[in-house]
Amino acid sequence: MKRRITIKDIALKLNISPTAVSKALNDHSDISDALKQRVQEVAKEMGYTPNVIAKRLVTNKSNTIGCFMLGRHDIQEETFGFHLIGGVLDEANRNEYDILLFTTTSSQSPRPDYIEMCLERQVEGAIFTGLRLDDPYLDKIQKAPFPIVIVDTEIEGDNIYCVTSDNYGGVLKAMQYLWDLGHERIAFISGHEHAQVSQIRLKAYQQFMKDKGVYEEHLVFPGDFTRQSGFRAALQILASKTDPTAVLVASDLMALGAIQAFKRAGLHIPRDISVVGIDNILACEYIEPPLTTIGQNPLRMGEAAVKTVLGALKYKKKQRRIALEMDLIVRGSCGPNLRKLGNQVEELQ
Amino acid sequence: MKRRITIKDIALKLNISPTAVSKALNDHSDISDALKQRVQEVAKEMGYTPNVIAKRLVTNKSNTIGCFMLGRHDIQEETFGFHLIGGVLDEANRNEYDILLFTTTSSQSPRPDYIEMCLERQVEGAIFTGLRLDDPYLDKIQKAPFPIVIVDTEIEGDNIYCVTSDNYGGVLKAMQYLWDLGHERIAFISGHEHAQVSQIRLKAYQQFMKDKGVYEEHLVFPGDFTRQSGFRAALQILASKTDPTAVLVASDLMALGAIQAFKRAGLHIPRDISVVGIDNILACEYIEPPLTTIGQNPLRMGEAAVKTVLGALKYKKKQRRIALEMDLIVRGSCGPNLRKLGNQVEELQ
DNA sequence: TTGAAAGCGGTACCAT
DNA sequence: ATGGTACCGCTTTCAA
Repeated sequence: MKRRITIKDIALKLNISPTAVSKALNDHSDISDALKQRVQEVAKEMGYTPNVIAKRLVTNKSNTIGCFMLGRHDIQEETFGFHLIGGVLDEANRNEYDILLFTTTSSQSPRPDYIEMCLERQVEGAIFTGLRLDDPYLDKIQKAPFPIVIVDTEIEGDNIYCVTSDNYGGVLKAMQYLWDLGHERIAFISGHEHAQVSQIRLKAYQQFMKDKGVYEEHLVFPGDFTRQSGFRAALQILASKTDPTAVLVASDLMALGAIQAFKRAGLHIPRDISVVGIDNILACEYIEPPLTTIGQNPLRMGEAAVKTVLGALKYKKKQRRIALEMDLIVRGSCGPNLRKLGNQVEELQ
Repeated sequence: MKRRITIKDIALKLNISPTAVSKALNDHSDISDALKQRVQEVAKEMGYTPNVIAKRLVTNKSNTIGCFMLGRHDIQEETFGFHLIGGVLDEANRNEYDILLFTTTSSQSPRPDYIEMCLERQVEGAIFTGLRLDDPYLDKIQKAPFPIVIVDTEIEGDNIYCVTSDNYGGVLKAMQYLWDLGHERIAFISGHEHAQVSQIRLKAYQQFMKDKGVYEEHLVFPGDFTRQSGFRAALQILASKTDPTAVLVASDLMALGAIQAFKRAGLHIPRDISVVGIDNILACEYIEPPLTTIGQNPLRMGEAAVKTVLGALKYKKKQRRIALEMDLIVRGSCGPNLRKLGNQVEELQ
């Protein structure tokens, strides 16, 4: 077992002080170029590797961002939780920051205290995805002494920032699209109430329907973001006598489940019912018919999250909220409201 | 800006030594229960949080595993790269290990030296996914002074381990399945040559075909794991006069592209051609027809990777290779070889 | 059972 | 331009 080479070893070999070595290695201005050269050479020669742990201790700077993926893995993975991490990594590594990644497994008990974990590791900032409004540590997060970006959730707090998509605007786009296709009885399958985006998406839907004067409370059906819940909600729609001509579903995964249910019931999409989802996951392109959806850009959200943390750290910037635009991605799951067209034809006759 | 509470602050308040506090906090046997109690109380009272960086420096143990996701994000994300990370996180966090996650962005230059990064951060072990056989740091990885698990790639090295799926066996299962359906002219769309799994899958295919005495070199078509390459390969199959009745595709993503191409050419699946993929990604269930595939279990692979690292660390265990079984997941993309059936009917008449 | 002192591998301040 | 020294927060002998 051979010991690691340290700055001292180099100093000894060159008969200079560790201080000089440190400065030379860090390219300080008060060291002669000649010495810098020699130090760098010898360092390479001896196979020196800096010990960032020691550096972090003395400089009191960890260069690390903690990243927490909360909630069910299967949903995160199948939607965009992990794409977001990709963006986080890119942006962090570009800025020479390390990403310490955590999840909460249900098997862990007691539930780990996120903030405590961050504090212990001296992380400079943190990013949360999948945070629920009923999380037991919510208040502790709000009071954290370092900047925290929460994806898709906006809460109060001096160091709290939010990176999200413009869900309200996105839903409005989709609703307008359906409306222009002649749909008026539009149902909504919502996500679980503990996610803030659920509330925002629902609100946007409701506002649109009310503005058009066609809102009916029982056109809203509950889901929880799982595929199964989408399936069940579709069944409920069929069982109810609400008879919508279109459905806006609060996530693609649920929309996938809903489409399955509709098909199994013998409905044709989009002839009998139009469906639009939210997220733009890969499977959208492959289901039959391809799913029209309101697309998010998880990669850019991840980058924005890191930028926000670093911005707060460096410039004390205080843009509390970044909402990325959502694009309506039109595929094959929506069609004109045939019933209405039928009526119009009748009226004409 | 208030300073962090340290062990010294607690010691001062209680009029005892920092040593005693440290021992009390770490539940050493040579401290009285009474003192332990008081220390813990005061620590909580003062809002003390241990500094793991300091601890790591002095104990010379980082409790950290480095995890590298190499290669193109879009492929990793859409297949199972990130599901694997889920397993890694679960198992690592369960064992109180931190996961430091890295990717290689093409925008980074010079290309970061993985091993160097690990050494600097004192990681105890590392896990690689998406490593290519032509990676410039391959030899450096092989000589690393800490245990490294490479997913899906087996290379030489004292500290090198491999966690993978039994690709050979999996491909054989699928081939036998196709064979039993009466297929003899089975084409193969391969992944790029720089991935070891590509070679293994191809070899299994070739072996099976040779054993049956029906191997033909031009039934193998090149791909690179992207959807587009699957699309192109399918086009090549159609353009060639090889006229296979079934295709085994080296990844679901490519299979998705191939199916698109076949459909666009007017072929019906599985009537005109049977298709089977590898991976079992979500989209398999939604494409029409649902894709029969050889399923991997990325979550368990991730867990196995961490277990292997920890095993090597703790017990000097030396199981160099773990290959998880692959299951054939039968869906709707394969059918009997109708041409052969046709011939048999003719023969009977 | 408790504590003093040394030191992990660096950096920073202040002399020289 | 270079170096001595203290110290970051904690653990670990070893002595009391």
